[in-house]
Amino acid sequence: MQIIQKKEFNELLLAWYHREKRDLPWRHTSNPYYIWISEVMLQQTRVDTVIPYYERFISSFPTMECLADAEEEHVLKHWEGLGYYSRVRNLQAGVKEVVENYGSVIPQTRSEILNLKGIGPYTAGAVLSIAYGVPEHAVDGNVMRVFSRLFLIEEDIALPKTKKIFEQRVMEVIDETDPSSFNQAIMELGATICTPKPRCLLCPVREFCDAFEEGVQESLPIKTKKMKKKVVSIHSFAIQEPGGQWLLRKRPSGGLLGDFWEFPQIETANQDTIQQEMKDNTGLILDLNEEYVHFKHVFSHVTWEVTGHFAILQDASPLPEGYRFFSEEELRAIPQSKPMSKILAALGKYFF
DNA sequence: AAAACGTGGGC
DNA sequence: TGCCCAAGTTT
Repeated sequence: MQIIQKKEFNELLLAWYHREKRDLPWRHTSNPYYIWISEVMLQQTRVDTVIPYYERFISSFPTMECLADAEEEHVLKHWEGLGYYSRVRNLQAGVKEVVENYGSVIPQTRSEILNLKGIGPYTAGAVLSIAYGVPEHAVDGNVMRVFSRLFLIEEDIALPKTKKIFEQRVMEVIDETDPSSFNQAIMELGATICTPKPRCLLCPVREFCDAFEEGVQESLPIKTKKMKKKVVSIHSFAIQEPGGQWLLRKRPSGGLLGDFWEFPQIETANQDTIQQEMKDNTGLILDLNEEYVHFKHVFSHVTWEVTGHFAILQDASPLPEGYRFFSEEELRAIPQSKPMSKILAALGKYFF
């Protein structure tokens, strides 16, 4: 597409967008805080998945002050099952910054908003354009797919430096009169028409598409680097006190499922030494009973093969740091990762 | 620059 | 089933 055709392109694109756009909850608000929440939830996450979380979240935390003042565990409970939990911790931290340092008004320049926790180049542009009408690029996976085809860009979109090419191109084409609709329209096009398997016959801007003209739309964008994920064996132990309480431990901060509570577990390849390893690592001496569950859980970069054992705690010595007993009621009240909820579901057949 | 970071849906 | 993908950010 030639830059000279920008006006015609935007007329067709925006007319299509206003005609065909999906009716989504965050398109009914102009509250920048709500736009921010929706953008964070939508990071690497499908629209259909996000909708119920979004509704519940803004209902429970209707203002930035509400979110800033909330207990982190309460906030996490609203994110339970959505994944990438650092997103919501960063969101709350960012909101606290805005409440404390900006008088509860989200800053309206790229350099300022980029300093907020959890706001990167994409979310900065999305909030600025959608909430404030600022003509800023918001380049996500959709935009790179759509633009790689429109302009026949064959750079590898897996490389970080490639994004600059797209950001620059967006700034050349963006509609200055309605940057919000422009950015959303490109993403909407990528989500519904210019999909990995494109439906070009439905595309409102097909006539501007260099890849369509060349017949190479199916092979764009170019994306390399797909790494095989590690598989690790996890042995998890369901340990119940005579009083009925369950022993859990808090996962280390910062890493996978950081700070989430889980049943005590070890990562090992060796079935025969798990008791010894538990003793070496935690000091807990266990008698193992039957295995009550087996499942595989696939994360983004690692796969857990989980075996759940019933176990008895032999030693009455003090619990290690980060370990404590939970009643069934307390168990339900804390945020649960997916692997945790799978284990609980299996235990439920015996106990709950 | 590359790896870590969750989960669910589609083919 | 297994791999790719989905409105990315942080380290």
